Amino acid sequence: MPIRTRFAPSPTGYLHIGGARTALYSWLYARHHDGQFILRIEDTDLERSTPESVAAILQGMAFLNLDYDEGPFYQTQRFDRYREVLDELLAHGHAYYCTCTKQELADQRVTQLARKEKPRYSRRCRDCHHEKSPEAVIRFKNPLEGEVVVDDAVKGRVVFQNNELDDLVIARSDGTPTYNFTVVVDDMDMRITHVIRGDDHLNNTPRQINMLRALDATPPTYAHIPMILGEDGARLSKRHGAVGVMQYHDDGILPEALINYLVRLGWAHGDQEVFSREEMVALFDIKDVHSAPAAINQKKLLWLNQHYIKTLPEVDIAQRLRPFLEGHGVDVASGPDLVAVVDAQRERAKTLVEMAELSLFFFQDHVTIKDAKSQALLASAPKAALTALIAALQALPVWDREAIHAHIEEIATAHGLSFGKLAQPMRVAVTGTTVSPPIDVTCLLLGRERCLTRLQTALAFGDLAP
RNA sequence: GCUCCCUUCGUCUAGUGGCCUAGGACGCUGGCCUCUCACGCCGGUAACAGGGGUUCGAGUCCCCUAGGGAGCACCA
Repeated sequence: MPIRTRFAPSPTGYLHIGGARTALYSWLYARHHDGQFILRIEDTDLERSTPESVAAILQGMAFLNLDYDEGPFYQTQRFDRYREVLDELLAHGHAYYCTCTKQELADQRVTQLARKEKPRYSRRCRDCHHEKSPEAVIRFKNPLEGEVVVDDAVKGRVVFQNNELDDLVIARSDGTPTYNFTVVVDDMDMRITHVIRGDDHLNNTPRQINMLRALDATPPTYAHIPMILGEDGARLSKRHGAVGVMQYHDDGILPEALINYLVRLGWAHGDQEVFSREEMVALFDIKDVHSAPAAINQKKLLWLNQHYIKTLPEVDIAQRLRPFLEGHGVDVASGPDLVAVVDAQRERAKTLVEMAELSLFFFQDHVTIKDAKSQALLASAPKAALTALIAALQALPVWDREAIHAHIEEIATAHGLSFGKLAQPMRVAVTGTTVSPPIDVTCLLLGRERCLTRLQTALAFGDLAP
């Protein structure tokens, strides 16, 4: 029997980091076993589901390159099927109509809580044989005795007593099915063999297994993975910053890095930190997933991101860098070859956003002096040496790195300066800041014209030292 | 309140009874390299939640306690 896993988000927001990891683990498990990965949109909550959210989830999956073999299936398009199964359950006495009002249920709840009991439905209508009516919901007849054993691939053996479970609503009074029921029907119909999902669903599992049994279906293997915590160890929420997958994209994070980060959050293979797609697929096993919640760590993500910035082909990075530069309104064509820029900057940028910012001066017409420190450096620049340097650079037969470097060195020495004493003011003049790739590389990429213009401008307007 | 889950350095983790005076990674930190910032390299810091058992031997098995978390909807 082929392994079939699924990712089943409800479209009530963007694809967040926790969902992304659940999707990744499901995807990996399916790929590892040469099985199928299915995408299912659980949109039965008509109030909260939106097409924008569906689009955002699809976009997030695409960004992470998590491809699915079937779907997306939409639960709202399967209402006829749910109705059919509902009727079957009703016909076999596994479900019944309940006419208790919301008020009655709420009151019950209050008294149960007051008695320090777990709030659950009293089963008052269980044996009343009510007929279908506009107010009636349908409830599943959960077994009253015995236990349900969940052999969870992550949590291990978990036992639930049936008498802890109540008769849950599987269809609302308007006839629409509820989550716990649609999941059961879909997992059954779609022949899902492994349900990998957040452990907030662990408590739903025994009821789902009971329904599956009532339908004569074999329950799948379940794997409940722990949730992801924020940096502070608290439950992940918007205030933790980038939680939406596409936000990471916007922040200049590479999908390779995010995927690698996510796979190591709750899973490990010895001491290995960096995994290619192929390695992940080959090595991943859901049974090795840690059962404790994990806190995200931005610094480590950034470290991985830089790792991939440094090791992925520079043409590839260049292509991805382009939109970030364009976002600053610069004309990329007016500057040096992007591949060369990437090559020069990849060791000093942790994100594409950072790389774009660090590289803007290559594409702008004028430099602006960024801070007081740079200002001061420029003000105290050795004027005579700079003047001599301009002349020397102007006279260079070929504009190449070695020649530029040699002249800077030669002129610095001639003026009794260390290389740095000349290079730093130069750097400020040419880039506007004290930070850039090696000065020779910076000049080379900037081009002779822009380089000389900027040096001359600095000489003319700066309050330079003699 | 009830049911269920979780607990190794700050963080992610290795560890499946002796290889653990607990390893790796990020971070932090000392140094080297150096035209700046980085990168790289070498070193340092720091943990088995607590208590009882079982065992010749426990981070590893069992129990209890504590602390976190989730679920208990005509949400998913």
